[in-house]
Amino acid sequence: MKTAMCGELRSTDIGREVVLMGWVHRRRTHGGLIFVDFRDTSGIVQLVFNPEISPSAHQVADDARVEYVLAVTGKVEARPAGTENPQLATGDVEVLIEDAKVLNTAKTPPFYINEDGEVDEFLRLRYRYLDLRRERMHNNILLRYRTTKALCNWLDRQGFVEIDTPVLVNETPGGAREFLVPSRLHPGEFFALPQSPQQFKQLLMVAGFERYYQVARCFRDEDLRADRQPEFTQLDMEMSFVDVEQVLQLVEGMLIDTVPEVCGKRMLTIPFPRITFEDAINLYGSDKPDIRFGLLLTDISDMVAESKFQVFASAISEGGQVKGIRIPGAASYTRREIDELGQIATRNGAKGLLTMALLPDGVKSPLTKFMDSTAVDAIVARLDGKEGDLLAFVADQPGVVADGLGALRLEIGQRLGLMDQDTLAFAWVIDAPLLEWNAEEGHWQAKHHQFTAPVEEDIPLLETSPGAARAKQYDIVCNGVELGGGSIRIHRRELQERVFRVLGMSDEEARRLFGHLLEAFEYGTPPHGGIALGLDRFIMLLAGEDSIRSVIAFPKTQSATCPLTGAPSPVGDNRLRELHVKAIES
RNA sequence: GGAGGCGUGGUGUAGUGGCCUAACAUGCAGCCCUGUCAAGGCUGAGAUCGCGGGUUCGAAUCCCGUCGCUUCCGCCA
Repeated sequence: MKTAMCGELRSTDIGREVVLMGWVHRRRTHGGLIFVDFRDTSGIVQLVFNPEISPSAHQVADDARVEYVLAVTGKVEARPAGTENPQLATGDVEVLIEDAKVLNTAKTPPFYINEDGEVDEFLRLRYRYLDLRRERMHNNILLRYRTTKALCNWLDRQGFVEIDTPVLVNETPGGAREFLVPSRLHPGEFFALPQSPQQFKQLLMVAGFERYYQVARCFRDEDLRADRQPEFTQLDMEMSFVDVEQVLQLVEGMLIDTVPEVCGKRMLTIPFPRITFEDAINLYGSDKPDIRFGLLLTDISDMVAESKFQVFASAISEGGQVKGIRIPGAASYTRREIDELGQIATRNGAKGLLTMALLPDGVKSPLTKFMDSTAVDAIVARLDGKEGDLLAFVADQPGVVADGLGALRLEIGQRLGLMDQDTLAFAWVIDAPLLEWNAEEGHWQAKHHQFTAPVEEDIPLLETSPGAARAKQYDIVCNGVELGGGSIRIHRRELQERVFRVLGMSDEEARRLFGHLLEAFEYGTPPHGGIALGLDRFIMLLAGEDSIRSVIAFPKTQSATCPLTGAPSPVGDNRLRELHVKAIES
């Protein structure tokens, strides 16, 4: 029987006779003495095989190779003075082996398990069970467990109850494409996998549970990104008898209490700053601002509206704006480097990037031909430009300016090393509009989702000026990542029906799709609201990773496949017939 | 749907028209080695350069196509 964990042995264990079971992490032979770094899920300890102590155990160690599984018996001893290894948690001790047995041999792994180097991601996923043995991945998965558990414990202490909701649900229009599951018992009918447990958690509030949470698996059949997988995990929460303020306070308290419990990163600002949606777009060019650094976007529209520089003047006369950003130390950039910056702006929609280089002998810019030096100096002053800086401007419609300069700002932050990996910059983004105009389909659509309550005084705007109505909605962002979002929900049938109508939904359609919810609202539904946190993204930030794949045990590739199991795969005609489904060529 | 990056011994990289009979590190195999910890020393094996076509006297290198991984745009209430 295994009597100790490798990574937990300390000098207080000296003298103990232990049985260890684990993997050969590394092996160093000295002809006589053999050292083995021995690993289990807890960590690594050094084993010493001395042929004078046990020739048979020494023989086992001599034959063993990396990743062999061994069972060893030996005595924990202090390392001889001067041979301690401070890089190892167990570095003060070693285990002198008296008996050893091979539990299993191992082929040479396809990549290093005892090193942290880059390996082709396909290969890692093909052999994910080996990838997960590697220290970094192993620790990420353990961190994920500890974090999830800490969050659940915290919620439990606050009176939250975890309740499962179904995975086979009804199709919900609006929002992400859903995975469909054919029904054998109902020919031609399909279940959908949930994008989120939204309706069920509201129904749990109707059911009177008051404080619900769930570690909920969610599914979206959309294209993948570094922070988007087709199946992902949300920490989903909902509360009755709350308004915006209580939800923010509670979630903020949960994060402030939990982060120090599971990782050593510091939180930049406590309490978390609250940024209006409008300010986020105006100042950061993003609805998920990275507030670890400044370099805010600065509006100069008023200074150039009358200028002879047509690009600026006409952008403004067409209802647009001109904004700039300061790039410290970039005045000396080469033409090519400046072009690179321009490409970042154009890739995100801008038509171009106009620059002003603040050189020792003056301002170098195409703009100087169109504006006198007083006007130019005023612009430099507004952007707080200093000698050596490069100022970059985009002129266009507000959304385009925000996207272009927002992307540029992140690139600059990256290049200048302003994104401190050890800082978590949480912030709330509040007061987002309830609705946005869908130009393609010609109707208003919910910016968050159709169950979000409008701010009370804006309710009259629903019919008169829908775009101006603000939502009781909030997003939490961290280091430029959208961590989660939620809202106070509509809990009265009349208001919900009004919102459906503004969204262009007929009463019949609303009843067909959401009749059960509307009906539920008639049976004493309490005011309620909640939030869903992207657990994968949260743990990614805690772990300092830049992809959620690094904190998911078995993720999909970017083309949504699993190289380990081969999923997805074609199924036989018999199976399809049983499900009343026919595959068609596309 | 679109744009970019990558694909060379097991792994990570170098090589970008002839100097390549493909280099380096590491891993692997064998031998030596009793205090190492990315141990060290010596010897050796290991790659038709993702795949298919083309250009060329000659292609890892250029062109076209294709597959895979990845980043981003669209998409993701």
